Amino acid sequence: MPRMKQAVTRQAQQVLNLLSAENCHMTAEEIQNALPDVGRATIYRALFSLERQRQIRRLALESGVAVYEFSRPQHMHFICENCGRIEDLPGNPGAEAMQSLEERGYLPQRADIMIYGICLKCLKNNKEEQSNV
Amino acid sequence: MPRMKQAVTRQAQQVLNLLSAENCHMTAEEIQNALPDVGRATIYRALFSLERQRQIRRLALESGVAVYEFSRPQHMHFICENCGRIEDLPGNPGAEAMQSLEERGYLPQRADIMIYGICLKCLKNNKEEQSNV
DNA sequence: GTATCTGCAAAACATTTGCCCTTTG
DNA sequence: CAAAGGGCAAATGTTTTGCAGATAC
Repeated sequence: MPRMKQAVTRQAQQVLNLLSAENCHMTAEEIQNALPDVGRATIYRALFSLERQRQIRRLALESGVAVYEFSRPQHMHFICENCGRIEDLPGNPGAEAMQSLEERGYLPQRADIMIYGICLKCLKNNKEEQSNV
Repeated sequence: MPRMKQAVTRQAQQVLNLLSAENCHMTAEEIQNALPDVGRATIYRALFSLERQRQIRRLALESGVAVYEFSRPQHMHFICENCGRIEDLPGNPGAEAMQSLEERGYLPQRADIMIYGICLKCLKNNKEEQSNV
């Protein structure tokens, strides 16, 4: 009997389990470190397949690396330039722009909103360091 | 006499001249192809230096490559997933989010808004191709 | 059984670095 | 001439691919 193509392989499911944690954003390398028995190529193939199925989202950061997150209702991202941490922010200010594009005949599919800056925690740590001098 | 560090070198000026065209978004490779006498490393060093001076902006695309554009008042970007072309869009819907972050004690520095989809031209070409079948 | 999936290692790709030569004031 | 800038080629880091063997239906 011809074998059926699997929607989500065992390894892809492991990746999905990792990413499904709240506010989780991981690079391919971090995912591989968390799954030491899975080969690098398999990690990337699983990520590609899950992204195609829209189960996860790939975010290209300014630094050049990509991070992956579980698909959730559209939101924004705050990326701390000091510690590198990514925070999900509520809201979707791109929706209006997408609608206006649609009215002009375009086919907008998704919006990425990334805000770069310094996060609360890093600002606080900085302040403490300065007062210790 | 000790030599003064140049703000913008001749090669960096060539890069800047290229990018200053309206609605121009180029990858490092495209820039190098347009400046065949300039070495790759020099292109990247010029891009880095110009970005540090805020004369240009580096955009990280989903595909993993970076494109560069002349610094202009904040705007959004539409990226066509079919032809790869990038269009500048007026508007800055991230400003509100940045302000709210500031009120919460963050230090937001800049926002990137990218809308991915299919552009007018590609949709039109597609329609024509279909009617030719 | 046979198509799919896996892991490894090698390749591909964009970007950065080390080194030494060229340019400039 | 001394410091800065440039070009080349090698190194880096991430992602992709080719392939032979393992796996699942």
